[in-house]
Amino acid sequence: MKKTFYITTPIYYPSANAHVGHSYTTVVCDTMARLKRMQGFDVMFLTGTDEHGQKIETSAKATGKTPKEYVDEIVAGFQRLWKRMDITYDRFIRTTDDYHIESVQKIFKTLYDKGEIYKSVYKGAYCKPCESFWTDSQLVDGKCPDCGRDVEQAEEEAYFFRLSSYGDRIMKLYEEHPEFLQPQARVNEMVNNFLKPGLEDLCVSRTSFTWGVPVDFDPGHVVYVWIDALSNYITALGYGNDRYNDFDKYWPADFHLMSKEIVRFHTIIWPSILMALELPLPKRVYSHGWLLFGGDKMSKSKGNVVDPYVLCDRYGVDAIRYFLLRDVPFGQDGNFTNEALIQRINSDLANDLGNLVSRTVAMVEKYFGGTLPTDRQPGDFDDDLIAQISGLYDRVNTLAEDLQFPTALTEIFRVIARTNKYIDETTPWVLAKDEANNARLATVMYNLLEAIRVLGVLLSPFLPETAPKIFAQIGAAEAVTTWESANTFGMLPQNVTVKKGDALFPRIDMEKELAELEALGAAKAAPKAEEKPVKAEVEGVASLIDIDDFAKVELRVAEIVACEPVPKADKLLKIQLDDGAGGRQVVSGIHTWYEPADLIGKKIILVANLKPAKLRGVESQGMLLAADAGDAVKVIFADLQIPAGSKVR
RNA sequence: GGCGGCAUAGCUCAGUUGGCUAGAGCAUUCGGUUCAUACCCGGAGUGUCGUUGGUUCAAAUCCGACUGCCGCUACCA
Repeated sequence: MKKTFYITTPIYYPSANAHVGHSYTTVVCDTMARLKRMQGFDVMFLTGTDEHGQKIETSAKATGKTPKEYVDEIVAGFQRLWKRMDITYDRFIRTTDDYHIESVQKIFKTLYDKGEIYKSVYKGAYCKPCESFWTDSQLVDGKCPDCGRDVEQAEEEAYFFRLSSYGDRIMKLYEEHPEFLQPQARVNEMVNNFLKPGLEDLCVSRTSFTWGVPVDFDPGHVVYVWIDALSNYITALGYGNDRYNDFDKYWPADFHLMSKEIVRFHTIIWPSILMALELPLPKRVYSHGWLLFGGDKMSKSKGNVVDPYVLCDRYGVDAIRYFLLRDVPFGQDGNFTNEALIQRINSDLANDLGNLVSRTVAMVEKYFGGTLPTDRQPGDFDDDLIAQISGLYDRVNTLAEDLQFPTALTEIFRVIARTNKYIDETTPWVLAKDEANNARLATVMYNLLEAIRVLGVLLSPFLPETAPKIFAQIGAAEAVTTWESANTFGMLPQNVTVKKGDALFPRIDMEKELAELEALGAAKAAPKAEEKPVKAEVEGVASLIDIDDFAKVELRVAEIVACEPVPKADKLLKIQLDDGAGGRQVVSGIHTWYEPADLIGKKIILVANLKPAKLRGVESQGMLLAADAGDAVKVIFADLQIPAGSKVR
């Protein structure tokens, strides 16, 4: 029986369409899955979508759709993109699938029956804005540890998972299995931020919304994200349902891959749930970095196109896959710019790899009419080339095993450069001038074709669309393109026939392309502005209100007369306002973007009838209006002519 | 604020347990070549290895302080 390999992406949250970040995670998994299949493993590659929760319920409502209709559309978009990007997932799980729901209910019940989940009623430890219950020990100075505000006396009930009893075992897991969580920096974060302070029990049900898996033995409760989403990794294999039945075959997972912000769920909560269920733990969790955009002014001014569909259409899927795998450092953040992408395509794919194939095949056709004669004559430089090619297989295997794709690709391209050099060293065009050199010339050509064959095989998981094109050009039959075949030099037939094809990766004119992208960006931005109301609705924050609702909000212009940072808080500013009615104090989380000096003397719009609240122990009597401008927050300033206290409507 | 990480050529980064004149790719520049997608090959350079003390025969590499950036966490009414 074949050895199995089970790898997963997280299940994505379809509250908005797929973007390059999703592509990155998925491409990494796909590359690993392809590699493992080539290596002879029985691979299960799972991806999917996490479709429940309040956010989606709200978004759907805003568009007048049912939550299911809403997610169906977005999920279809995800699936289209994966098809476009040659993603070879074996299974796609949706948390709204019947079998998953059934399993989640069973898991919830099992944990409840085992006493791992208990129901509790809280009187006075509920933070309404946070929609969170807190135990007495969690309260900070009697206030919500999450927001620092007063908690209410609320008679709400919820189910809790005994996460607190698993801290020691999780710690032990990290100690005994240093490979469990990578990179190492994440382990420190988990230990210092969560394990050392002590884990608290986890709220695993909600009554505040209904779009979720119902707790079947207690109407009104729905399973909150943790058990619903995380368990997808086992329900998709048939755990707790009859839809599939390969749980025993594939579990435990070999790799859970994800971006860093959800590491905690996968390395503390998930193992705890599994321990509670008495199931084996996943072997490795790997956290990759984020793809950042427009890190510097240059790239911003050139207008980056980051829509994965557009990118694939313009440059080809393999070019995008290559860039993602090559340019995002192992476990760290990577910067995405169109300039870097084009640079990478031109120098690596077009100049080095594409041109190597092109010139080699062209020479075989030109000198031998496409078919090599079988006479051979070894010469200088052959041994070194063959040695370099032969050493690659082991190195790539080793690096890829640890998901070190950028380094693996660097190694492969180093040998591509070595092969290009071999052409200069052996000067085939000189050999071709005298027929007496034919045997030598044929040998050089054969070595080149063999080098390309091995390189093509090793690149197959990374460039799935290109590798077959390479094989077609150099006349490599299927039998000599298996993964193992890359470990042997000399597998092509001696009288191999080549066939020139189109350029693998056409060179891109950087200046021209960037200009076009900018135009494209501008064209896109224009209609986007018009569509904005629609889009806001689609992203669904606001549902419609009538004028009476609006009238409930009392907005007034106020002047900022004094302002200072709140101690022990990075983002908070304490602002004294002249509101035309004796003045008041407001606390606002805008210190990241504004210094007190920027604000004093300015006039702002104040929500005057907001219930006062305490932030970091400082009283805030209202809030000032500000806009989310991308990642930044911009305060809405009012005309200085308007007297303080004027009503806004 | 707590914990952690990082600061190395114009750019992106390598630099294992401290050891010869600090490296790679890209970009720049000079030369070679012409089979090839104006490509490829070779040469050349530039760096106070964030600042500052210390340990050592010897530190980019270890320790302290400082500065800047980042992550996690808390906080953005």
